[in-house]
Amino acid sequence: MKKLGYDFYRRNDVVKIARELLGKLLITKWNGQLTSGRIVETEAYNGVADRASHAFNGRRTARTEVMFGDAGTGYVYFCYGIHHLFNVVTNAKDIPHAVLIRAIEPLEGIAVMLQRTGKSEPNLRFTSGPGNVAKAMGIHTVHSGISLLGDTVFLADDGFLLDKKEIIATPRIGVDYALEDALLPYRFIIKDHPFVSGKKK
DNA sequence: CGACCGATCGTCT
DNA sequence: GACGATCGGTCGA
Repeated sequence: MKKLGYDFYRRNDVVKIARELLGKLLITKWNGQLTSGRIVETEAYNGVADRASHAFNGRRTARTEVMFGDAGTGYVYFCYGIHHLFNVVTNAKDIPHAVLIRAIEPLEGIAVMLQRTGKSEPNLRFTSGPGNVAKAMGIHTVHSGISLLGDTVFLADDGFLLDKKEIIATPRIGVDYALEDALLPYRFIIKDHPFVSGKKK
C-alpha cells in the first residue's frame, strides 16, 4: 500500500484527479482508532471558474482559505448545520481546486464507524453520501487544513485497478444554484457499486 | 419508486 | 437574515 504524495495532489487537472481517486483508500487514525474505506464516488470543484465552488470568482474568506493552500490538504466544510463534508485540496498554492469525497466502501474499523454513526449494524448507506463519509471516518471541521501527507488522515493506493468502462461521469449533486456549471460532468462513480449515493448513473 | 420536508447552525451579506 | 457541495423519514401512487 502506497500513500498518495504531494506530486499526486499537486497536478493541475482536478477533474482527472477526481476520476483517479476512484478505487483509492481513505484512511484515518485518530487516537489509534483505524478506519478505512475505498473511494467509490467523488466530485471535482474547479476553483475560481466554477460557480459550484465556494471559491468561485476568487472568493477568499476565513472558511475558504484552506482551499487556497497547498496541495495535499484536507478541506472540511460544515453544511446545513448538520453535516461535515471532506475534500482534498489539489493544484498549487493560491489555486483553490478541491475534490469532494462522496462515498466509500467501508473496509477496516467497521465497529468504530458504527459507533460514530450511532448504527447497530452496517448497511449500504452508512458510508454513502459525503456527510456520512465524514461521520463514519470521524472527520470534523477542526480537521480543516490538516495535511494529508502525514499519518493521521491520508489517501492511499493499494493496487486496486479499475477498468475505464467501470467509471461513469455525471453532473454533480445538489449544485443547481451553479447555473450552467451544474451540468458539468464532474461527478465520478464506480458503475453499479452498491455504496454509491443518490442517482446511480 | 419519487416528491417533499424538517432538522440545525456556521458563514457571508 | 438568508442560505446551503445533506440526510433520513414520511406520504402518496
